[in-house]
Amino acid sequence: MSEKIYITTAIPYVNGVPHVGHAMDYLLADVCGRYYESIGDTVRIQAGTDEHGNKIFQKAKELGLPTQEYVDKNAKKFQDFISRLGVEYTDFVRTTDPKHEKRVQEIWTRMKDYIYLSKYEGWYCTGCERFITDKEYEENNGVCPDHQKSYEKLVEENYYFRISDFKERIRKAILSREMLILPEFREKEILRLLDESPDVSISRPREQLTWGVPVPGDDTQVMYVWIDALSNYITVLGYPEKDISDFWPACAQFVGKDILRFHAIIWPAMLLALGLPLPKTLVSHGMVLSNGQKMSKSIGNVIDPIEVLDKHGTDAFRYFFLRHIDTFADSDYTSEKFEDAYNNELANDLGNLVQRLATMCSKNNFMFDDEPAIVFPDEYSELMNEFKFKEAFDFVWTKVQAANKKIDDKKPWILAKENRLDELDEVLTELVLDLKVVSQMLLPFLPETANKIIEVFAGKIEPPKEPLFPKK
RNA sequence: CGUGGGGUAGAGCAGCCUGGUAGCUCGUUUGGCUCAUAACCAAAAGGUCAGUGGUUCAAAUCCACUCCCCACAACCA
Repeated sequence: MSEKIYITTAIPYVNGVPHVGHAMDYLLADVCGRYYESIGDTVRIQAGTDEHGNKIFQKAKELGLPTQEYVDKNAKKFQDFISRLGVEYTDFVRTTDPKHEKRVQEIWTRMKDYIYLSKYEGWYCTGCERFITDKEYEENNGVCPDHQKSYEKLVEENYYFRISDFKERIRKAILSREMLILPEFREKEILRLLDESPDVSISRPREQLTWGVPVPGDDTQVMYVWIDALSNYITVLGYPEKDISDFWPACAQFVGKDILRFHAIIWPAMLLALGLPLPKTLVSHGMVLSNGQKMSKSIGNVIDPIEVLDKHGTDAFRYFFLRHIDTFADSDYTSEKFEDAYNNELANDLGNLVQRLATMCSKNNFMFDDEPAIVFPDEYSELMNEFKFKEAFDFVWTKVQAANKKIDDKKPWILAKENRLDELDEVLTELVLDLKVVSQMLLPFLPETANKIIEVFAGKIEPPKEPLFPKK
């Protein structure tokens, strides 16, 4: 019955600091992983960092740091951030790791039948040393605003990956749900994009891109992001020298909706070229908005996740982002919503429930002779299996509220006063059992809190010395 | 005519696929309780379900058109 489960997160580009948005990938993967662990599966969760490319090279130069030193520093920041979220990963991959680089080159070689050399022609700015899009060209009337120079038509050679060879196969995999795309409504979008997807350029001349993995067998070319970054999901497992069939195909790959297309088109094409199975599920989550808008430095509405974590703690952060930020759609973050959720739901509903029930048990010397077995309600399991974490979390909360209601209905304090001890014992048994189930269901979402609750109601019951969530 | 998503009580959302008394959470008002972190429970107020037309005995739900918002359009989570 026990299965081997592999879960992946997107690897962020490390030219900046960790962002609230990055947290979504990690949290969703962590919840998923902890859930499967709780039902007895063996779980591997990958995380990592994308560290090649010009932007990083330039940023390091600006800061006067050796490039490797710069990415080392930033990779560390992301690792620290993930730990602060209470997320437990088993594998961490960095694209500048020589092992990854060597594996990527081997992957390239194995894909060779589907790679060809071709010319790219476009507008180029000699000042910026980069190609610009047609749209940009039009907006700037053909003159670079930074350098006051006219754009030039330039032709360069790139290697291309022949995606067209795999389109039909990918389409079939999507339609047959062999590779399930969640949420469902994104499927249509991807199928449409699949039709239009041209072959993808996967290398750049060395003069243009120095910080990257060299193309095997061609000193003049360096790999562009796709092959290098997307491969991380399997190089981290040891592919190609190791047999990865224990954990691959992945049970779920979590990505932001903005990069779903690459994971649903280029990535499957790569896997097919390598003769590997496709991931079972691609879960694309929405973006976190700040006061109704996309976060952006120019608007100045960027939320610093570290600040929120410092102020409210890991579980409160997890609570808000897992329950009030929709798993699939964009959702708005405001500090008022966060405070409301914290005070009303964590402190009042859950924290207070634990407190009042534990106090009653303690006063009446209630405890279980034998620890009862915990069974998850079907509804919860179904939602978790469908990656509907927010809804599963909502379901848990209905149980929290039901427990509060049950206390009010049954009025255990009256039973105690009137010395109706059998009835009291029955009510407390029921309530404590309810709460034990709640704490187990809560484990993937709020591991720290869930463990505290489990501890409170194990053996001799005493209320927690410190409130679980002190009101603020 | 780019593609996709959305417009439902003050706010945030569910319901729409599989038509049949409009539901949840927060907020507001009132009442109850006292075990508890002045927490908890209950009740009430509050909606012409963006608009127009169509199909139907019946439409938030299906169809057509219109208006408005958002995201994406080769890497800015």
